[in-house]
Amino acid sequence: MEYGGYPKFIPLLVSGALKITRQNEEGKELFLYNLLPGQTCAMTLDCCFGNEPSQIKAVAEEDGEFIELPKHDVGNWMREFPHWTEFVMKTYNFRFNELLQTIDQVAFKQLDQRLLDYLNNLQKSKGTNVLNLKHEQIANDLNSSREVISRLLKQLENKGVLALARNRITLLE
Amino acid sequence: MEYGGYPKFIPLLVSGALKITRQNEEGKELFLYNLLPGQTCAMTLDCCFGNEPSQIKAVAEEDGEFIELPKHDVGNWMREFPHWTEFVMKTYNFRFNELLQTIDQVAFKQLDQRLLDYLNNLQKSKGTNVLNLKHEQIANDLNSSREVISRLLKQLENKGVLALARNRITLLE
DNA sequence: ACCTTAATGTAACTTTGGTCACCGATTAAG
DNA sequence: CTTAATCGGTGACCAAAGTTACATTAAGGT
Repeated sequence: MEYGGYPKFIPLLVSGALKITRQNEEGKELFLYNLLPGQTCAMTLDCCFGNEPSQIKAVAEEDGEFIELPKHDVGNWMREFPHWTEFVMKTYNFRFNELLQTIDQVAFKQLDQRLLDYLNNLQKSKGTNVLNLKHEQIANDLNSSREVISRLLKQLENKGVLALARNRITLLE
Repeated sequence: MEYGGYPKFIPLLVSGALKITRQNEEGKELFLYNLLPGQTCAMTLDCCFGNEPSQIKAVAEEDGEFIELPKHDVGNWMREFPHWTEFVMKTYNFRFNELLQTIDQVAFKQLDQRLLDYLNNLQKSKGTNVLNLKHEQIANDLNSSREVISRLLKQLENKGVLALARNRITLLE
């Protein structure tokens, strides 16, 4: 699932997970957040209300299902159902804070710290210390390059923070 | 006006302008956006709905007036007045996009380009080519250092993009 | 087991931006 | 007019991260 244009509906995730990334004109990427079951995409809501295209990318990393909420109903429901309004506000609220955290990361933190935070977040959300991912993938998510990530990972391994293997990073401590 | 804790009300700006910046634990700053008359602060709304403290700073650069909207009414109004809900959504929508742009800036652009964009934005919002500001101030807003900004400004002057004077930057063409 | 390919390691070098140190120039205050 | 404070300029140096260019290694297919 990729968006570059105007979404016609609003997805409400039932199962699975969507990975939301920001993309700039030259195709560079930055990981923003994961969309989990029960959540909807603030960015898509955003597009609907503002009627603008969006430059974000949504990729399903696992199989999953979602409900298509017809775009034009969403506004009407807000008039009729306070609970729906509340849900929409909560969604905005949640993602807004997440964006602020992302800004903190890229504006104030150095890459080694961002890398660590990235891995710790994954650990938390996947619920395991063993992460199956490639350096290239991380580099993409953090808008860096593979070599740099390899370098930093190796440093972290030397410090005893994690263990490296092909396609696998194991967090220690 | 500084926030570090829990705002008790939501400000609706009548006149003047507020400068909204993000701050991290060590006191480093990053300019986010200006709040103009007729607008309200998504961040404060955010705090209210989420009931969380916020790490943003709001500074009035000129004299101005605002209306204090009692925090707990804001939720009720959404049930009663569709137009109020719409306004709140528009506010979120607008700031959400602005945050995404900020992310683009810090994540993908180099400092010289960010500096130029910063100056161009100021030019647009103030409606004049002659900007009265200090290098130190810019450095703060972009989370950089005075020397670096001076260096880049000098480069831009040599390229003929702008003219420098004490407390004044004039954008050319 | 062998070969191919994808993934990772790594050294050398460049660029960008941050820091330090100090200077000169302009402004404001006494 | 003198002095102090503020602001900006600049060179030298450093560190973080990006780039280039290969080398090495593990996994999977045949």
